[in-house]
Amino acid sequence: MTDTTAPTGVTAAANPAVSPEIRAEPAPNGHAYRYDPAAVEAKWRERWAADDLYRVADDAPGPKWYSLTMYPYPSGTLHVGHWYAFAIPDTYARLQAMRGYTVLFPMGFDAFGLPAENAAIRHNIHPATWTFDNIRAMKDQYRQMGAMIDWSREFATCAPEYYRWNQWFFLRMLERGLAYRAKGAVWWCPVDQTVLANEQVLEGNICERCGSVVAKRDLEQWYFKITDYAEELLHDAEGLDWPERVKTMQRNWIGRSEGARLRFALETGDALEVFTTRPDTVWGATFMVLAPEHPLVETITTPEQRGAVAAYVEQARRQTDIERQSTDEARPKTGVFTGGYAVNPVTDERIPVWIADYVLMGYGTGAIMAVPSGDQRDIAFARAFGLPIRVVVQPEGEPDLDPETMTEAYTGDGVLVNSGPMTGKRVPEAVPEIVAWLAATGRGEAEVTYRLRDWLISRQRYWGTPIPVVYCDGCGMVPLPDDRLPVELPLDSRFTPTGQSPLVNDARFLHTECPTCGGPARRETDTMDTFVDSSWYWFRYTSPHFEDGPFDPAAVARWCPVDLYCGGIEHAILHLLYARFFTKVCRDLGLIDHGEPYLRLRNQGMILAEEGTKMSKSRGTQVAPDELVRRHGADALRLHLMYLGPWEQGGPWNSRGLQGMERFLKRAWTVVTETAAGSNPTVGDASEAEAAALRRLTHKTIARVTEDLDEFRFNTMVAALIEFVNELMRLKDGPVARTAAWREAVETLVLLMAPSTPYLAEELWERLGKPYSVHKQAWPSFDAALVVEDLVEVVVQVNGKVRDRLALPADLPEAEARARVLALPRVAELVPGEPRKVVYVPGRLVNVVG
RNA sequence: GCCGGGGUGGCGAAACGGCAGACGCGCCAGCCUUAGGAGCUGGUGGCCGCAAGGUCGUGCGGGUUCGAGUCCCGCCCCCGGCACCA
Repeated sequence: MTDTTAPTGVTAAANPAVSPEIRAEPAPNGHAYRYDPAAVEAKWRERWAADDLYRVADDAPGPKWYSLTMYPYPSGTLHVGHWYAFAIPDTYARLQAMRGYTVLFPMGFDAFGLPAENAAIRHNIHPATWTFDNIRAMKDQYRQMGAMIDWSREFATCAPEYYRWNQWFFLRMLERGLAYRAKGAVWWCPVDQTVLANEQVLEGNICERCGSVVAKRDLEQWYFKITDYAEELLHDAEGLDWPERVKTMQRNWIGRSEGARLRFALETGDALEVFTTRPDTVWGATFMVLAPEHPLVETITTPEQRGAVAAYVEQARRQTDIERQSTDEARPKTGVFTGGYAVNPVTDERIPVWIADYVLMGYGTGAIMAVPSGDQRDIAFARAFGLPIRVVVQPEGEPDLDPETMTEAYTGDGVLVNSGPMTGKRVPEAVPEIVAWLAATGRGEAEVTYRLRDWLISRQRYWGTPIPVVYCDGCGMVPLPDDRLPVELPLDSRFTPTGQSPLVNDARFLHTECPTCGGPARRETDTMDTFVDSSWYWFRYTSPHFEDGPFDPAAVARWCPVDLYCGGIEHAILHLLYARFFTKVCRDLGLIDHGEPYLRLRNQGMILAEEGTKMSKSRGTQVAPDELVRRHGADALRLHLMYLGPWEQGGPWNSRGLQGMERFLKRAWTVVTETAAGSNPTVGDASEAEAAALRRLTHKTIARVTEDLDEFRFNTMVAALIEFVNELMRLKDGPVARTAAWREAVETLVLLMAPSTPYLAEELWERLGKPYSVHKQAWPSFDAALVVEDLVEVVVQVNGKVRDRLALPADLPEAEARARVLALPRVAELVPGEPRKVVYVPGRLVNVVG
């Protein structure tokens, strides 16, 4: 691991009540000293590092709070989007720390992946060099942010000390039958000699890299059997405090579907199994459709149809999934008759078997019974190819469906017709009866199917975790024993622009011995999907240097599950589902005792470029934080990002607003430093009423800031702070500035600012003569009695329109309020007689209806 | 097509069914200054009015209510996600 954390000690900053470098610059307007963010931030950055202020011990007292933010890919430099994702959760983590939690707020790097390899090819630099250089640069940038990261827990996933545990997990999965090898159709580029991801295949099946035409190939790939956990993943999501839309996306992705598996006999003698959610419509099944890749296509196709079928299969293979699954109405149904027939198990009719690309091999059994009258896709297909249509469900209270003329399938409830013994029954009762009957006669059984597929984890790439198996001529595929881990990536592999993984040509990597027989063996050259890395990384932060397993179970028991997970919505499905899957596997391995990794999830929106488009490195629309920090300070930038709008919403960057935040910080500086200097001139004595009003404002502000932070409303939290400071500005030269209430107000202000502007708050806290560090202080609590006003300005409406205002005690009884309002000249003028009605909302308004 | 989230000043945005536009940006005026891309004070939705005040105003059309940006019904538009899943 590359930890370059702590700069050397700062001796001069022992207790600089007023540090000389800041004092040297008196403001020209006569105010004490000008706020100089660069000096303040440099001073405290060094001090915090020297004191290791953010180091979290496993045995620290107090309840734990694990605040996790999705770790970044080390792409080279940070942009303001990284700040948005990290500095704002940092504010919340700081709040929790001040509330007395022991907060774990770690940071690492998602360091495997394709960009490093591409950089290697383009710039002739090794992926490891490129990655670690980037990490070093990005860590410096993260330090500027002032985040309370415990850097002692940092790691990069591309380090063997980390990825060896990916391999360890892989072996455990293999032992439990959760990892397996299978053939799968994947895009293959014949020129680059590699598999391509779906996103790398351009329109027209063109390889993104070399421009050649690519096709699907059946290749042996490694999979993790996430489908074993489909039901549990679906079920356990309900109890999580996650955004509803993320849960919905996961639910849809898992796609649970209840129905039945039915067996149809083929004339070849094989049985053809189908899955259907409507077993009640089986009397209406007039043909069958297989996916072009279905294994029975080969045997069922008659010699006369062989040519047409082969051509169709080849054409289907060339299409991208997007094209093939498009629901575009304009796209006509295509398909070919195989020449073969099946027998409908309830009608004993001979029905034709077709192949068509609207049936997908990856779902259900890859074959369907087609019921044109009850399924829109089937009726479109039947109409296109002149296949028979039979109505088996009649809607109730509507004219009968006519199989000759209908063009829309009827999918609703109704009464079964033309359905043998089931005729006359209603759909809801018929379904379970039919399933029971089919099961009793051996023709099918109830089944639940999921849309979720197993997770394809192999990649033909270099910069990833090597899959720890070897192939031996005698023993076949042999997993490596644990004590041979890690299988390290050779760092001297040669990169050539062929796109082929250097591992394939690395003789020293490739040739090894079989752990079972000692004979010659060949290593697996596939590496793992980088989502494997991120499927358990939060466990590693709890014990980053643990050597006897992926993590120390005791440390995980102390810190996990994660209390708050923050990150982009783009990971709503894959990463979050894989992480949940790994957690359940860890539980089943006995490593942990919980089954869900992240109790609470919050997603930030995306920061767009100023023009409202996505920030792009290539178009130069990325906004770099460095220059902004130099000019305005990290605190102002943090605040500005919070102030942009609701955090979940994101939005376009706006460089001008940053000045407003800087102005606010300067005013806060003025208010506090002038208090510290005791320079507030007084004009007469403060009345008790003034002091009480100030106390009320202080406590109201505590309430607002606390509540807003808890609700992740950072924008309105900042607004509350600004309003507070603006009011203090108005009061600071008056008599109330010499009262205890003032002192309370100013100290509270600094505490309330500590989570969002950690540098400035630390400096001001010191200038108030308070003990280091502000970040170790308790979060202020408010006096509920002070938050409610006793005298309230009540709105006086006449017929719903505001006509006057009146100061009334908040708890004034209705009769009195009514009398006071009706006595108002303005009201008497508008409602001369007795009002029809008076609505009184204590403490808010009185509405006189005339 | 289906499922979410939105539509409020010049801009970013606030608003337990109860003063629409808090707060910030920008803009205008004034003060301070040799100067300001510094600071301070005040103003800033449209229309009418010297003013007091009036009047209109939260995508469009209805409805509920003493009262609707907020609730209900029907549309329009924008942004995400899913997309022949049997």
